[in-house]
Parts: sequence; structure tokens; C-alpha cells
Amino acid sequence: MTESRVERKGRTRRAILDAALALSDDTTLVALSLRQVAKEVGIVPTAFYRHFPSIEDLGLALVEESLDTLRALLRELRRAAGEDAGTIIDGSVAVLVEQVRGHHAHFGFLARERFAGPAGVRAAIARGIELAERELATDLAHLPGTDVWSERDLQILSALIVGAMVTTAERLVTAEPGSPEEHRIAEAARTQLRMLLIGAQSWKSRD
Amino acid sequence: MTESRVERKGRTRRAILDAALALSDDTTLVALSLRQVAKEVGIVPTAFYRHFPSIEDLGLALVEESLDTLRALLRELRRAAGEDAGTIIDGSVAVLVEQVRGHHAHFGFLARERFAGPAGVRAAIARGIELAERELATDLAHLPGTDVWSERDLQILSALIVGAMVTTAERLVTAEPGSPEEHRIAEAARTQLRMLLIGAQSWKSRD
DNA sequence: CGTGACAGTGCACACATGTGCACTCACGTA
DNA sequence: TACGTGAGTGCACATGTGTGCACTGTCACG
Repeated sequence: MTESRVERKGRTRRAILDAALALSDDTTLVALSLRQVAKEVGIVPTAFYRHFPSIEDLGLALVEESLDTLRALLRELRRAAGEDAGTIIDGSVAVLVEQVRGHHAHFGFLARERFAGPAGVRAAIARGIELAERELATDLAHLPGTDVWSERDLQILSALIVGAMVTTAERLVTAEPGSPEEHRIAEAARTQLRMLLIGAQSWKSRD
Repeated sequence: MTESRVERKGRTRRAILDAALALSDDTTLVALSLRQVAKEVGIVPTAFYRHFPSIEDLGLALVEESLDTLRALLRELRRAAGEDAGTIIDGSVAVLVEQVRGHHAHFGFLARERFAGPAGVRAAIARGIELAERELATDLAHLPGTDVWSERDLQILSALIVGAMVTTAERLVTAEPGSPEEHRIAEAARTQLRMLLIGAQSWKSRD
């Protein structure tokens, strides 16, 4: 029951990604040395190059992964919202809490590298978040009552919601799962979403 | 016209702070070496210790400074809002843009270190931002129409506004002063504030 | 079966880093 | 004017860093 060659390579690659995620958990990519990662994985430093040309490329791979789980979050949100419009808010926040819990490392990574990471990494994250905002905007456009909104306003509302979500996620990352702290953050997020959506409903009357 | 002793010491200290601010501008504190800072300032590495026991302590001093300019921003906002309630929004955003322009380095520093900095630095920033939220909450309580709000709701609305402000600031930091990009960000911020305040006005009817 | 691709090793090198220690020399005070 | 304080120096050391190069052994394919 031995391992195939490409399987083994894949496993080491995964191990490197996980080690980098774990090691950068209380610092940043830029403060991460190739040798630390290699030691953590249990390979010799130069073997690192068999998988990534540099730490920054490793970072880009991690961004890709993390953005994948961000997109998965959006998909889940869409699904939850579709089920019952009445519980959009509670459902969305529940999904958010659950996803952040389950993919703690990825959301933490995004929060940290968004502004502090290497330039390429920062750019990739910014692109990903902007894309998420646009995606959410088209979702919102399908909701009833938003037909009188301009496209630009929809985008701005999306940015507001995504911003609140990101901030909430960043806070959730630092909270213990199931802690009262986590509940307080979730409760605040529910109220915030409610405030935003109420504002949105009155918006059309203004312009 | 020679310099006094304490003046000279103060000047070097300032130079160290400025150098650290400049050098960490496209990375993080944690990726900053004592030797780099010393070289930038033009002193020998060990002379650094005459001013700070470690890079992290340097960081804490920078946090203090940056939070000072954040508080100054709040003060300016309060002043602008007091002048004419009708132009609260436009005035506030104008103040925000102006302050971020003028203290680019400090706001960038806060954005970067908020999640990626050393633990002590992160904690200090979190405390500062929470304080700012509370301060804003008591300001909001003095506005007409908010008397039916619970204290908790006021705090949550503050968090929403401060969050949007911080996000806006973070975006402004990466934009050229006077660029169309900057105008777009400011315009979006105005719309966001409008949406938030409209939501706030309808809020009391709900609970 | 033989052989080449290739993940991982081991060693080497030239730097960069934090920090200890003894020093100089200008300033401010007694 | 004599002297102590303290900012800045110069040198040293151990340790961590990225990366080049020749290597080994094993899996997969001709």
C-alpha cells in the first residue's frame, strides 16, 4: 500500500502550505523564512524549491486557496438566502460564523495579508474582494425592491455589506469558538445587517 | 547656535520613528530589522538601544502616535458636524479625506499593524479603535432622534460607521491625492454614510 | 531490465541579524 | 575648571538566512 509518486509530491506541497499557514498565524508572510517552513515540514531547506520558486509564490498559492473558501462562503450565503427570505439575516450570520470557524486559518490569512503582505499578495486579495463585491451586487439586484437602484448604488451597498462581513470575520477569527465573545460578535453582526437592509429599503425614496 | 543635549536626543528619537514609519511602509514592523532602521537614521545599530529597548517598543510608540492622529480625526469630525447638521455627511468625508492625506503614514501604519503586527501592538490598536467607537457612540447620543435607541444599539451603529471609515481610510491610503480614484472612494463613502444614517432614522420604528 | 526523471539530502558560502562590551567625547552641572 | 552622565562608536560573536552544487535513491516508463 505504498504511495504513488505524484501523490507523495502533492502531500509534501500540502504540508508546506499548511506549515506556512500555521507559522504565519501570529505574524506575516513577510516575516516567514524558507528555513522555518522547511524545518516545520521536515525537509531540508533547498528541497523547498522543488515546490515553489519563492516564499511569495507560496503566498500567492495560499491567497488562491483562501479566496476559494471566501467564494465558498458567498455560495453558502446565497443558498441560505434563497431558502427563506424572512430569515436572511439570521441565516447569513450563522453561515458566516460557521464558515469562519471551519476555515479559521484562511480568513485569518486574508485579514493579515490584505494590507501587510507582499505587494503581489495584496493585489491578489484586493482583486478577489472586489470580485466578491460585484458578485454580491448582482445577487442583490435579484432581490425584490432593488429595481429602482442604480448599478453604482448597488455596488456601494455591496461594499458596505462586504466590509461589515470582513470586519466581522476578522473579529471572529480572534474569538474562541462557542465563547460568549463569539456570540456577542454574531449578535452585533445581525443588528448591523438589519440596520443596513432597513436603510436600503428607504433608499429609493431619496433619489 | 548649537543644539541642546535633550533636543538632540529628541531629534534622533524622532528620526528613528520616522525611519521606522518609512521603512515599514511597504511591509510590516515584524519584517523590520533594528539594523535597517539604524542605517536609515545614520547611527550605529547599538545606539538604537539608547532610545528603545526593542523594535516592538518602537512599534508601541508609533501606535500611540497614530492613535493620537486618529483621535484628532474624530475631534475634527465632531467640530465639522457641530457647525451645520445639514452638511454632516459631506463635511465628514471631506475631513476624512483631508486627514488621511495629511497623515498618510499613520493611517497606513494602523491598517497594516492592526492584524499583522506583534501581539502587543495589535492589542493596543484594538483598544484604541474600541475607544473611538465608544466616543462616537456618545456623540451620536447627543444627536436629535437617537433618544429611543438602546446604548448597545448606539455602540453597534458606531462600530458600523467606524468600520466603514476605517475601510475607507485603508482605501484612501493606497490612492494618489487628488486622483479620480480618490474622488471615487470619497463619493462611495458619502453614499455609504447616507445609507447608514437613513437606516438609523428608520431604526427606532422597529424595536 | 535498464534508465532517466526528480523529490529530497548534505555541504558550503557569503551575508544579515541581535546584542554584549569597552570606548570616546561633548554637554551640563557643581 | 573639573567631572560625571550619557549619546553615539567600533569590534566581536554566535546564530539565522537564501541559495548554489553535486549527490542519492526510488518510482515509473521505454
